[in-house]
Order: sequence, then C-alpha cells, then structure tokens
Amino acid sequence: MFSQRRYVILLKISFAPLRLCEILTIPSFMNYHFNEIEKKWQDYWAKNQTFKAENNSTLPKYYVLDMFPYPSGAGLHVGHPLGYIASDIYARYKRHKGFNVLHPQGYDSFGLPAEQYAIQTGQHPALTTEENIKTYRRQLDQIGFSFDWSREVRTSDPSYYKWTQWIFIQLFESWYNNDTNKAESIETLTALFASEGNKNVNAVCDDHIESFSASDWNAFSSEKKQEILLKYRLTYLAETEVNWCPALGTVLANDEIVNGVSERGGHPVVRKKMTQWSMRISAYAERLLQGLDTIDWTESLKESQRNWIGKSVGAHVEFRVQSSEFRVSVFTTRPDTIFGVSFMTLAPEHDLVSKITTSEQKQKVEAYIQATAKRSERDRMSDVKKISGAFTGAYAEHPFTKEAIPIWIGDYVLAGYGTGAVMSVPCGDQRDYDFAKHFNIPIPNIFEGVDISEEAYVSKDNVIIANSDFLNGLSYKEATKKVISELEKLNQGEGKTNYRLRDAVFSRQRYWGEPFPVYYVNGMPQMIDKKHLPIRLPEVEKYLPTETGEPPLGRADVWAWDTEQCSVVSNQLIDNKTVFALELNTMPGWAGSSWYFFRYMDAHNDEAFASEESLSYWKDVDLYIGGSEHATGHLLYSRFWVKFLKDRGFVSIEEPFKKLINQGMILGTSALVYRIEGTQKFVSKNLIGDYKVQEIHVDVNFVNASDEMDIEAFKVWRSDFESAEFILEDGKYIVGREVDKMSKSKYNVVNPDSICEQYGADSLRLYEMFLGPLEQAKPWNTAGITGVNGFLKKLWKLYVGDNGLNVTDSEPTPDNLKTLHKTIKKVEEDIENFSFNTSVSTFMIAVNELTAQKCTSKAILEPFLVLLSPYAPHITEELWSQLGHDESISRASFPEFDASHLVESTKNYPISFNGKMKFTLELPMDLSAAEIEKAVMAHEKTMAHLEGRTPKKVIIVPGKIVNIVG
RNA sequence: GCUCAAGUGGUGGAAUUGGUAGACACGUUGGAUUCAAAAUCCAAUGUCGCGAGACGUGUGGGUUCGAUUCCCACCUUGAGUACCA
Repeated sequence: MFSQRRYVILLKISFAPLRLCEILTIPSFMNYHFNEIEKKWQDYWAKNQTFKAENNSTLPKYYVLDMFPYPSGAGLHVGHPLGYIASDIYARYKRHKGFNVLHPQGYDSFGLPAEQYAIQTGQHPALTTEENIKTYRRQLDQIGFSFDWSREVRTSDPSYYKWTQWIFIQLFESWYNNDTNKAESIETLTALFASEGNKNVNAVCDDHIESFSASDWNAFSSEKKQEILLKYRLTYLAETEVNWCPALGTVLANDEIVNGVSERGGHPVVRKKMTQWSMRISAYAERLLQGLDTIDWTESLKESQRNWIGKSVGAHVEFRVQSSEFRVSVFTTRPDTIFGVSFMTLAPEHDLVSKITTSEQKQKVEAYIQATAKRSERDRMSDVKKISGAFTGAYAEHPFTKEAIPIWIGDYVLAGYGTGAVMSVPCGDQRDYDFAKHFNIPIPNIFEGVDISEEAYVSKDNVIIANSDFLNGLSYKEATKKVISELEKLNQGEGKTNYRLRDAVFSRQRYWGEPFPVYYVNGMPQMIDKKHLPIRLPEVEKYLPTETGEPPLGRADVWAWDTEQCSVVSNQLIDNKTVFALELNTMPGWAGSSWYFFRYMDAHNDEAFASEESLSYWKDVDLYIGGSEHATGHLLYSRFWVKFLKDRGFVSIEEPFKKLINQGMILGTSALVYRIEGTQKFVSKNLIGDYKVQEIHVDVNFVNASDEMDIEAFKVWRSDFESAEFILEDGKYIVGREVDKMSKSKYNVVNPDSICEQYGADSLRLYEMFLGPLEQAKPWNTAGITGVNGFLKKLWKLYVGDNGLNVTDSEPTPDNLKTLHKTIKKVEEDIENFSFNTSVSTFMIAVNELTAQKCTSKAILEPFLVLLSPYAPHITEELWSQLGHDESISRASFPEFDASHLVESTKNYPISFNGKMKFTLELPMDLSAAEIEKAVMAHEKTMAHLEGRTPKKVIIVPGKIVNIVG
C-alpha cells in the first residue's frame, strides 16, 4: 500500500525489474489483467444494452432499487457503492434465476449543496449538477453495475418534475373522506356541500370549521368557497407555526431538524408563523401505521416509523372554566385517573391563557409567557429538568365532583401536541408530580395500596383505582371504558386517538427545487392548467433568499414557459386589472424522491408519469436498498404519496417497497501522527511515553498494512512538514489508528477510482461484500483487499494455465461435484439471506479445493463461473467467453443444486435403547466399529435423557451428537 | 429517560431448530525462491504451559447431558427519539 511515488523510486533503483520482464516475455493471456478485462466488458455491456429491461415479458418480474444518490461535488468514496454492489449482486442473481429484472439508477438532483455552491460562485446549479452527474456516472460505470441506464431519471429535469407538479395538483384537488377511508376528488366534496352542507361530512380537515347548510354553501361567494375548500384539500395553504432557519433562509420539516438545529449545517431554528403549503399526511397516520405490518422491513426501522407516527389511545375531556363560557379541552391517555386531577396546565402559548387569567395574576402570567418565548427551542430542550410555571387565577370544574381545579400554565406542556393543555394527575404522572411538589399543590392518591410519597406511580398494570367514586375497585382497562361512557353522557368527552405525526410543511424559500404550478387570484391559490406543465424554473440573478424570507424566485422577471397562460400569469403583468401572482416558493427535497420509483417503469412517457401497462406490470419495488437515515423522511413520505395515488386510482399498490434493507455505513480508518508539542519532531506511536504530543490526522494513503508510515511521502505532503524529524521504533514510524466517518478533513477518504486502478472493480466488489454484514457499520481498511485480489488471481490460474485454457471435457470426480454443489447451496442461501460476506469465503474455499483437486472439468468450472458472476461480473464474463460462449454470462441460468453429491456414503445403524426406544444412527462408512462403540458409549447418559421423548433420528459423529432430527 | 441493535483472537469477522468456537481474510513469525526487493508458494498463529493438559465468546446467575446460541440481572458501546400528557 505504498504510494505510487515510492513504487516508482523502487523501480528506478532496481536495475532488473522482474515484473517488467514477466510482462515482456510471457503471453498476456496467462495473467489476470483486470484493467483490460473490465474495460472490455463494460464497453460490451453498454454497446449491447445487456441489462436493458423490457416492460413486458413472460418471465416473472423483479424490481431491485437503490436509493438514488444526490450528486455531490465530492464524488463517490468507497462507502457509497456498498448498497449498490449488494443490490447489483441480487439483481444479477435474479436474472440467472429467470426473472425479468428492473434495476435502474438515477439522481436526486435538486438540493441545497448545488444551490449553496451557486450562491458562492454564481454558477448556475444546473451546470454544477450536470458536472457532478458526469463524475458519478463515470465512477459508477467503472464498478460494473448492471443498471438499465436507458431509464435514468433526474428529479431536476423538467420532463421529470412536470409530473411532480402534476401530483401536487392531484393532491390539491383531493380531500380525505373518513367514511370511505380514502382520498377522493374534491368534486365529491363540493357535491356533498351543495346537497347537504358540511354537517355529515366526515373528513380530515383543519380544526374549527364553521358548519353550514346546503343553501349557505350555494349562497357563498367563489372566494368564500375556495377558502373553505382549502381547509379540506390534501395539500393546503395555511398560516402555521413553522421551523424557520434564518441562516438557511428557509423553513424546515420536522425530520430536517436534529437536536433543535438544522440537519444541514447545524444552524439554529426558531418558531415562526408563516403562510406555507402543507401536506395533510396526518390523514394517512393510521394507514401508514397499519401498512407496516404488511411489509418486510427491519423491526428497528418499522419501530422508528411507529414512534414518528406516535399513536396514543386515550380520551378527549372537556373541563368547564368556572364562572365563564370557556372550556378547557385536554387529551389524556389515562382517563381512568380523572379523580386524581388536582390542577390543570396549559401551554404558555395556549389561546385561553389571556382570556381566563385574573387581573391579580396577570402580571405574573405575562412575565412568565415572555420569559418562555425568549428561550429558543434548544434552550427549552436543554433544561428539561427545571420546573417553572404560573397560576392563572382561574379554576376549572371537575366534570364529576364539580370541585374547583386551579388552572396553571407551564412550559412542560407543548402547544403543538394534543390540545396544548393537560389535566394534571400528580399521583400518576411524574411531570405532574414534580410540578405539584414544586408549587405545593396537593397530590391525592387514587391507587389502592400504592406508595406515592417519593414519586408518581406511572404503571398501567396491576393497578386498582380507589377514592374515585364509581371507578373504585376497577382496573385501568375497566375504569377507562367506564369513565369514557360517563363523560359521553355528560357531553364532556369521548374516546380519542391522537397521533404525533404532524402535517408536513411543503414550501421552501429556495431556488433549486421544483416550482409550484400555482398562481394567486385575490390571495386565493389556483392551479395552473395541466396542459402548461412543466412550469420551468426561471433564470434569476442571485440564488440567495432574502433575510426576511422572500424566496429567490421573486427576483425572476421572466418565467420560462411560453404558453398563452404564461402571459396572463407572469409577474410582469402584475399591474393589470386583475392581480395575478405566481407562487414563488419551491418544493422541498422530498417531493421528487417520493415517487421516482414509478418513473423508472416508464421513464420517457410524456402522457403520464408512467403508463398503466408499465405500472400494472412492475407494480412495486421488490427489494429496496439504502441508508437508514431516511427512516422518517423519504420512506414515510413515499408511502404517503403511494397511498394517495392508489386512492385516486393512478396506481394499484398500497405499499411501494416490499422488502427493504439498510446498508451500514462504511467508516474511515484515520491515521494519526504525534508531534511533540512546540517542535517539528514526530514520535512513533509506541514511544510516546511521557512526551506531550499533539495528534495530527495524516493521509491514510501514506500508511501501509502494518501501520508503518511512508516518511518521505509525509514530508512532501505539506510544506510545514518538510523539516520534520522522526523518533522511530525499529527504524519505522508507526501511526495511531482511529475510526471516524469518512471525510476530507480527516484525510481518511478512500476513492473507488484508485482501488479499481490498483486491484480492479471485481476486487472492490468482492472486498466491499467481504468486509462484514451488509447492515452493519464497519471500518474500511484497504490493506485487506489483497486477500480477495489473490483469490481472483488463483481463480484465473485455475482456468488459464501456461499453455492456454485449462478446461477439458473430462468427467468430474465425486470430490469436484461435492465442492461445486456445496458451493451452489451455500451461495444461494447466502444471497437469499443477504449474507454476501460469507459467500465470498465460500468462493475462496471452493477455488482452493478445486485447485488442490487439479480440477479441469468443464462440467464443474462452467457452472462455477455462473455462481460467481453476480459478485465478480468482469472476470467471469471474460472466462465465460474464453470457454466459447457468444452470449453474456448474465443470460446463463443458475446451476441446480443436487444434494446427492454432498451426502457421504452412509449406513444406518438402528440401535435400541433400554430395549424400548429405537434410534437410527447415521454414520460415515469409514468409521470403525470401535469408533461407533465409543460414540455410543460416550453418550449413554445423553440417551437416558432422551428417553420419554418421541423417538428421533439421531445423527452422531464420534463423541458428539450433532443433530437430532424429528 | 425511553425504544432498538450489538459485545467472540492483534484486526475485520464465521459458527441457529442448542451439538468439535474462532471458518475465511488481514496482520505477525519462520521458511522456500531472489544478488536484492516486489510478486508467488509452504508452515505456524485464541491464552497459559516444554508437555500432557487447563482455560476461553462483556460480567454474574439460571435452564440443559451439552449454551456464543435460550432465560434473568447487570455493565459497555452504537443508533433512533425525547417534557407526546
């Protein structure tokens, strides 16, 4: 692993470089020249469109998809292709197994980094994106993926985002009917309104919608109607409190915020009221939850979606506020504890606060509200433990006892969840308990035989309610049922299910995203007619949003859409009599990625996002591979859009991704050198001792497999190290190691280009799989690649000898057959279970065995190539063609496993035990009678324990029972 | 705090209806080849012990003829989530 430079020096000082001689004197076909082979077959595949998938076939379909990449400027490092290699192996395997495989690739090419780069350099994001895609494509091509590039999609391509805009219009023209439990055309809603008003409409919609009759509706003005409908549409415009990130100049969705700061850049985020487009994903909360049970995803991923959806079952309860008209409505999961309520708490932002606060308490309450408003989201999160609050002076009335309950405000109650108010039961909730203790509020105990002197009793299990009138003696379940029915009688509550899932904000104040197909007339949003799509991004002079949040599209004078309607809607005509204005926000990053898997089915369709035929043929993604960072973003939004498209009859599937695998991240192994503080002396790792040293990351390419650093390369690396001195151990400088994320700043990035150059793509593919289990995070270490590289060289030698091809028509020996068939069995099992790492070992063992057996039989060596070809497609393709095949090896079918080649010749030894039970011992033929005797004797005791069980077949080897077969 | 996942040699990791722990690879050591290096090949390589042998899968218990595997408690690490009523 020495650098190229060092290698050149070695060549120079050696006057008879043997390697060159070898190359000069020996015919080239004898050695494994991966560079030539890989180039040759990559060109062949491209030219022959070997992996082009057809939309109709008598073969069964199989759709293997990777999460498409965002083409960043840095290009690929060795961590990126991991998932692509795994999916490629699976796709190639499925082709061998006789499936019509769809395995496409594309780019999620709208996004913030291209825009940031544009802001800094003034270069148009489309240009940098194009450049980056070229680099990605070159890097992907050299790894030998079997993608069908004829179906490539780019989310920033107008012919693609035309359909993203189209789907947006569909969402706008739909509402969610709870009675039919699906989205319907907005026309069915207006028909209902016109015939019976909104009394009987059971829709997912905004809160606080006034009720109206049919005649009211028919009398409403057009604007009024639009305003009402907006509250029902699946994408709607609303003034909501959003996560505003001033540094990025845009709003962020909940899943784009990590620990109170923006996921990208780590900038602070504040709450701000803005008018924004939102997606009514909450309508689908229950179906998104239920659907998880029908798909084959990892439990942990399902769990994080379940947490995100956050279903909680409980009750909605209303408390009258004494001597006023107001009611405080709360959501609780513990209605059974209603007799334990000793106070109520409202979020400081709650609407009622200003209305019910008494004049004596006004000053304190206002001071408290101001103090909490000042604290950012992050501060509020960081001192969770601090208890604070204020008494409003108002009292609520208990629905059953009619006792007065003081109403407090406190910032431990969140305005955004439930109703923003809670009924506080200190004996049953720890936060209520702490609050009560802090403000000396009574803590009545309503649990039988439970000590609450130190903390609240929060468990729902093994609890008997006491001191609770008609609930006494009941369990949690019984009491909950009972109290809900009593509340319903009083018309002061009902059973309710709450979800944590919020509607998703869909507007971004950015340039590099999909424009909305929207214009406004008198403030009301209108969809631009579908025939004018796509609405293209206009040219602007500056890509930066303004500080106040005005989107960069506002700078556009001319919109690049040359239709009649354009001239009507264009901003230039804003002074006309009717005021038209375009929507200037763009869509968020997840818009384009929420449906791209359908576009691959029919990527060039101009009439629809995909034809009905292609949609009904390919249906859904059978296998989806990608990182787990999309658990609550992309994977949830995609499922939402698919369910919506199904409801409206555009697709026939309920879930887009049948099986999903998260590949683990490949980490970098950083190398560290130790500089003695204040000097230019570097001390080798094991000699640090008492020196005070400073750790410095050094380029991993200067370090070999035994952690020895190339000192010369280090010195020329950076000018300030030119005069470096070294304290060596055994003449070597040994570096320290540390595992980090791969990043430029740690100098631990390994580029697939240089790996392909030095060892070849087949080695890279095998090694990435060999590193460890697909789903696990694991550090990269280039040193180990010599192992798989050596394997490929051995493989080549097995097929190609000094005098040409080693393969003959000779009969395979039983040993040959055994090696082949155990390999078939293992590899097939491994691929089906996605344990690609262990099959690499299996191949190595097989090649060693076949080499030792001096196997030349075509009947063995030919099917063996097919087994290996998903993993190492280039070398197998080359050998396949040398064996005389005209067609690509990818057309060959997977060899059939035949168990008879694995079974040792056996003889059954029926033995009886205690004169009653009979066991059949299957033993290898070559076992001597004495050994059998010994085996049975050694397990006399064991047998005794088996007595009384159903007789079984016992397979044993000397000294041990290996298996008990039922 | 809660939820989930995982702890095995110097390193990455094998081993499941409970049955020879450490496959395979890296690294290390020794040898062959070479003027020399690279490459290649052979051998050794869990720990202790000259050896027979003993010990050994995070810790402590349990079930079992038998536990890396199953159960309980704990410790550690990683990921997600966080005042969700």
